Amino acid sequence: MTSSIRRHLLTDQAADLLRARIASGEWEVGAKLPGETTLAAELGVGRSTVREAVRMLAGLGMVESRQGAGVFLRRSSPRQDWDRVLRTEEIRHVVEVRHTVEIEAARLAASRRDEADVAALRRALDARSAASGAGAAAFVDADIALHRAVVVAAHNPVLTELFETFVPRLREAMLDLTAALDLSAGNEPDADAHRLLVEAVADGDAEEAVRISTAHLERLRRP
Amino acid sequence: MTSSIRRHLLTDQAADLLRARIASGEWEVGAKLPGETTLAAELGVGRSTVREAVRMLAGLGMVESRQGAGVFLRRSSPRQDWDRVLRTEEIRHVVEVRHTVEIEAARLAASRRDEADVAALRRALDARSAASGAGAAAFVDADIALHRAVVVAAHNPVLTELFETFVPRLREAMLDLTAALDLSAGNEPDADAHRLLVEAVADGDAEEAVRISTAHLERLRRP
DNA sequence: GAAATTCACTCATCAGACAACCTGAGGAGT
DNA sequence: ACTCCTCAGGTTGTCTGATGAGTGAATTTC
Repeated sequence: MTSSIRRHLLTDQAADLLRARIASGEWEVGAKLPGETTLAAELGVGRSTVREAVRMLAGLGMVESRQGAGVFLRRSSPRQDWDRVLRTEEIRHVVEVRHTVEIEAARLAASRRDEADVAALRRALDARSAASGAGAAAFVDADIALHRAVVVAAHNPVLTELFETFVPRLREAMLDLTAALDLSAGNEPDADAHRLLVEAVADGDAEEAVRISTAHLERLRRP
Repeated sequence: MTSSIRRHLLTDQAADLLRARIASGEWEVGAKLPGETTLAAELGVGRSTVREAVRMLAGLGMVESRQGAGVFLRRSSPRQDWDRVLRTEEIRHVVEVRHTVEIEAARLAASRRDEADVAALRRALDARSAASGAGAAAFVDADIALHRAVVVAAHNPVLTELFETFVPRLREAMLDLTAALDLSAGNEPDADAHRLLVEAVADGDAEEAVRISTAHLERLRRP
């Protein structure tokens, strides 16, 4: 049995070959790649195959084709696929970075939150309490919603986007955890950390918000 | 001159249309999309156009086509394009998140660094000093290299990847800054913060590393 | 010298044909 | 009753040739 998966789709092979040649530095960033017909001849495939390979690289953000002018190199490495990174790396590393984000989010939220943020936080907190015992998935989603509210209150779109990137992988991991430990039904340790955090943010007490977040993180890190 | 970008490439239009239909929830994740010929008829374009549109979505990680079986939905939203996010959002938000990452990196580095990390840190520190006055680009690169060494010493691949994602955008911003303020030639404020940070990490003093990083950040934030 | 034009090159799109492949249904053999 | 085989229909993969349309530079024209 071949240890490698079926890998004889011409389009994929052509795309891989192009990626390799790009990675080797054959063309400068911004330079024009050979024309479709030339590439087709070089790679020994049809024009449409080359076109589809180019479209794949375009989807990866590596090249850009301009009608009448040619295909141009935009980046010599594919755009980072965070979904893949977050799914490949160990979950503890993901959780570590997540907490990094949330601690700073708590600090910023405490100094920037407005009335709407505070209202949203209180609502999310109540929803989280209500979801206790309503099933693992519901509880996890409510927990994530609360943490999202904190991040949103930090009023930094990049931070928000970063948090959202992490959510899918975190959700999976948390579901595994709650399934294994039965954390959902109120027997959660460190139960009022969340209420304290919300109050610290509402009071604008950045130091306290950071302190609570850090403590909560430490407790989760060493179970 | 058209103020709006060129938007009449059929392939792009087809891809946008498919994205819209996917976003609308017309198909479940994992479901099979209509066949290429069907889609071509529905969209009023040729089959090759549909194929290239599908290839673009495949590059975005949204669909996957299997020969003989069909095209299947993998994700209903495109994979996050951080390059675009970092280039679109305000630079102060990017810098804020960068510091978030680096403060935590300093903390982790102080408790996890090994001899190789410390050696690399000292080397990067010396290189940064040497690059002072060797041109803005050289200095900025040396500065980034030092900060990268700190992040690497944290021994968290996700954190490292995150830092690398931010580097290109940060480099541009820093080049603009040094060009405007002439920070390169030794007249940098807060000159030995970096040396102190390296020593704190080498000593394993996490508190001090965080303190120095935070102070450094505050000074940069309010120029 | 500057503006308009021409022209070669390139990508964009289509239609048609055939190959490779997957899936499910139904038949052959046990 | 069960397994295995075969086959047919549908689907994607690939190639080819033709035509449309945009770009950019050389060329012509004024």
